[in-house]
Amino acid sequence: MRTMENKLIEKVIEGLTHLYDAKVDVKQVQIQKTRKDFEGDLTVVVFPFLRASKKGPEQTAEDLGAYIKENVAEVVAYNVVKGFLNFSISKVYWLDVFNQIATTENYGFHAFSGKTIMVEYCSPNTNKPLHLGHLRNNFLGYSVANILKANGHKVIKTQIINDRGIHICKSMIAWQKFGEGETPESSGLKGDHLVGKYYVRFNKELKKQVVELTEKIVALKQSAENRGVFYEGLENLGFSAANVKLDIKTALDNDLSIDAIIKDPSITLNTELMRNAQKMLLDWEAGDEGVRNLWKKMNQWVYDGFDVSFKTMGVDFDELYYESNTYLLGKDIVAEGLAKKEFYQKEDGSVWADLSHTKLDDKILLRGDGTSVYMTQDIGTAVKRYNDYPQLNGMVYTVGNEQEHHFKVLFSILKKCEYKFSDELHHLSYGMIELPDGKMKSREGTVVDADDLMEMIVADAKTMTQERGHLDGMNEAEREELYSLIGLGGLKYFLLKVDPKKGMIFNPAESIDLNGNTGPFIQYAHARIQSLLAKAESLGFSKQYDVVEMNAKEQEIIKLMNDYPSVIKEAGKLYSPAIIANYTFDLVKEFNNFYQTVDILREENKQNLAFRLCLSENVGEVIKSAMLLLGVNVPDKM
RNA sequence: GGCUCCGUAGUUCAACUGGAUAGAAUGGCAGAUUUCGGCUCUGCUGGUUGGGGGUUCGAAUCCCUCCGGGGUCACCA
Repeated sequence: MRTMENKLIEKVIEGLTHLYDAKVDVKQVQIQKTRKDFEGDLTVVVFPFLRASKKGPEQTAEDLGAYIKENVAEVVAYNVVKGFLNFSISKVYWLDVFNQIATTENYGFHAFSGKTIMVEYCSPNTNKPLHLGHLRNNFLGYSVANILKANGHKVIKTQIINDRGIHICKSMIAWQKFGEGETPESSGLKGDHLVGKYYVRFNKELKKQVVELTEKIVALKQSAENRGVFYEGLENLGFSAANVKLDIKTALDNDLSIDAIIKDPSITLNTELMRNAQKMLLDWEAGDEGVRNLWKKMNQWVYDGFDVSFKTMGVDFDELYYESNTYLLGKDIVAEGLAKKEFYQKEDGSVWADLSHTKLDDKILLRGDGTSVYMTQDIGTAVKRYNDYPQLNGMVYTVGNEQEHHFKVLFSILKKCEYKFSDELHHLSYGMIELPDGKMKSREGTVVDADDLMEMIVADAKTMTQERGHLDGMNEAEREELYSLIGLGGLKYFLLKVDPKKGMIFNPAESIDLNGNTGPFIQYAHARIQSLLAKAESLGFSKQYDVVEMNAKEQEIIKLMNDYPSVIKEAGKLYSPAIIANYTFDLVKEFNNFYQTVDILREENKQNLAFRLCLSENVGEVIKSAMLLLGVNVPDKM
């Protein structure tokens, strides 16, 4: 328990006063776990006390060690290595710690904090299916929500669904033009994949049109006798001459190659397809019934598809927010802010937030034509959430680190508007995933589809388990469930064991490998413990014990289990499932070591046998509890 | 270019936020156990923590500088 550490801190301060008549602040006293290669359980670093003791580190440690051994009953021995004072704590104490763990319900979880936190994750666009990046996002958000719950907070899981905008219009246009009425039913495609297919189609056709248009411009330039004729020709192609950017002109003057001209953004904007998409966006905003119906229909396909993916992933949400419902509120808030002079307006009518008091640049909130930008909608969403849930004490946004700047700006704007919640917002920023052979780029088609990946991993888990597993007595449905439990468990664990802040390399082959620091390795340990307990029960062994001789391996395990509550606290503080994952791996390694070297069922002393069973059972419970915090299930057999 | 994050065994990651001889996994090599489930365990191998300077009892961690790599600086989402 932490009480031992607190007790030591107290006694160190007391000892320093007693020995040297010196006052030392609590913060100066550092207690840490003794490193493996030294003798002892807890270590005090004495360097900070040298000023007070006016003696060398060894002598100071020696004085303090003697004093504490004398005054703390649980301390049975101490030793000094340089400036480090190592204490050995009595076996009785550790045994007592274990007995408390064994009798605690939900061991490791903290009492209700009185706080409610909203955790946002996933937040997809509705124009294409989820990919590997979304997997990290979903697993991370879901796990952090669990960890915050374990820290005693109430948690509301949510997402913002980006259901409107030019991206979905692109899919809609392509479907209208090329879809021939295709539906998920008619094609057998999952809805999100179907809509994604037309998004890809749009971009493919768009590229063609860009090339065609560029070629026309080049031809026009070559045939035109003078500039006036050329511009007239451009206008016939749909360009308003005034809008043709300066660089297209200079490129035309200097370099007639397609490569040079094609880069100009005005070319893309003037293709037929982009004009159609822009028009559709305006029709959508105007509430055009045909467009709205198509929009609803295709979004619904996507939602149905996402639901299947969420189910496979094992994630869920308590409350959904849709951009189409919040962006107008965002506009209202900006209008209000303008009236209150929190924002300012430029001559062209656009509205801006002045952020010069921070290091950030000013940010546009409404365009000259009054339409909103992404930021506007995010302001609306944040305010709406606090209106809907006035009891909220904080909000966590699980969003990739490429949007760090965006969230800095968002939080600054909310603070400027004096929303009191602006100080309790947290951007849970995570690094990108790269593949062993390079980056995922949607343009180069190297994006890993989430559904495909999950299916592949489960299939591999199936092969692996059929070869080596213990499947006797399981029916077909139970087996299938086990395969997905192992496959997805491995995948989740692989993505969560790395510090979220860091980028990571995802190696599909390695995530299938079931050795080492992996989910299945931990799952296996759990299954083996359950098997052991079942066998013990069938042999009629009791788990009741009274007096036991605890060995060093058992003591190490208890020390690790003792850390679980503070590990949960740390993981919550840092929003980091990785801390839970690495802790669990350490615990499993320690247990496997014990399991391999110490007899359990063959132990002759029945007291020791019972204790070892009880210890194993509780290790199993901590493993299960910790894995569930990651969203990973553990089987009783595998 | 400005701002920002990062660089640790061959590889993938740790290091209690300034503490001891920088640890695991994987790979390679050598072994154990034939059972309480071999998806196990034990050794060995492998490092100038990108380079250089500084701060102090003590630096992978903090500061400066250089090298290398992300991200971001939109009237895109």
